[in-house]
Amino acid sequence: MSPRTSEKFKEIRDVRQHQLKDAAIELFGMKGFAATKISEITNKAELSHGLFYHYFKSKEELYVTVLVELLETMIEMIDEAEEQSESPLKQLEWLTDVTHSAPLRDGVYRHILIMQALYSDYLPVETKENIVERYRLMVIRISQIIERGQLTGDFIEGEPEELAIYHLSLVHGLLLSNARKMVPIELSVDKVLRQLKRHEARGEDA
Amino acid sequence: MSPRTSEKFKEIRDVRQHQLKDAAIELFGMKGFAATKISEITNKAELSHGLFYHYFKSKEELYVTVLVELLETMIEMIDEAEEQSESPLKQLEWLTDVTHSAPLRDGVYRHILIMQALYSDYLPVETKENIVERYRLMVIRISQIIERGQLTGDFIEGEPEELAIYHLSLVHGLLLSNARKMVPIELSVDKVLRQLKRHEARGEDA
DNA sequence: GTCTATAAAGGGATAGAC
DNA sequence: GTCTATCCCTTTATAGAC
Repeated sequence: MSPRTSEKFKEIRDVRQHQLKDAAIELFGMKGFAATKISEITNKAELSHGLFYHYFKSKEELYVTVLVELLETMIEMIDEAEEQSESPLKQLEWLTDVTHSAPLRDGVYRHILIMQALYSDYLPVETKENIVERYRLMVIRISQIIERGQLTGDFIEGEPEELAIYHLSLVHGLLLSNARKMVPIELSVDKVLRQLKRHEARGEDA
Repeated sequence: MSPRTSEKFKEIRDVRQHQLKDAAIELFGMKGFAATKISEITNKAELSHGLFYHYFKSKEELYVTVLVELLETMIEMIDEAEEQSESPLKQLEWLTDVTHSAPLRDGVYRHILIMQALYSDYLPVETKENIVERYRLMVIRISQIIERGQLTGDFIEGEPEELAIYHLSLVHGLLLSNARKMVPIELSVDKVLRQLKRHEARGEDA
């Protein structure tokens, strides 16, 4: 087969894999790993049930693939945040904003998925380790931003890693609340950072 | 059968139901509804697979039962919080504290379970409505505490219901982080309330 | 690469004995 | 009330034709 054809094949494979992964993110995020059926994934991705197994060895393989990629993306976003500005405060603002808005369509599910994977335990220990490892890295990276922000006087005092946990917890918690819009509220970067920002003088509220 | 015997029977039923519900809270909370097998529940509760169906019509019935009871308990805790003190700040402090510590053993799973139920969608709409309804009540009750706390000057300004969401989001997010102790931190009521409390003068931090 | 049909497995739910 | 054995449906995964 000519290089041209094999290239074409590869392209098709990539597209199909993408369709499946996108469908999976939303479904896994919405219903969890166990409750999501292969047929639902292939329906959403608009291909046949059988074809699934030409692209992934099993449901679990797809799950892990998606998960690892998501975590990688999130860490890349931290890199990007740090390129946006010199100010740690601005960096965290950018990151918080992008977390809530940029992943427009199924962005929320990305985070839910990661949280699910972190606190549930249906996956093999080594896989779990892998995920936790990457999540830890994320926490550390954010705590480093906070630490620098403390030096500039933008953020309150306290153990940076602990503050990072509080920050991430709030962000994730809000994403969950909003995901199911049982109590829909307008997310605000300023309000999310309320617990982190140092409060100078007064009259800044309202 | 004598009243004495029927009473004894009822007692056994109650004990069994309790065993099953306790086991279910932990397992559902840990793995989710779909991933939890009846056999796992009965194993943990130390009775046979078949006996399960003498106590609950189905897995879903157990799930809903547990969920509704948990939400009821949480609302009762708010009642209790309001009896503890006249001060809204003290009330919320008490509630936050009890949320993290009182439900000692599997307390964490109670909250995770509720969150799962809220944002996932494997249960019938009417059941879901029921759950959401009760959760909304919780949010309202907390926002009322916050509203009163604004009048006393303990809490910052802002839409009370929105502040309640931020508060609950943080609490839930922290519970999740801690549940899997990937990044174990010491939860602190003061730090949780940092985003809500009005900051008088300065020098209070550190 | 893609599909339909089918096999294989897993787990919820029931039957019936004790 | 409790257990073991079994049914049966759902869903994962494979086979084989196009």
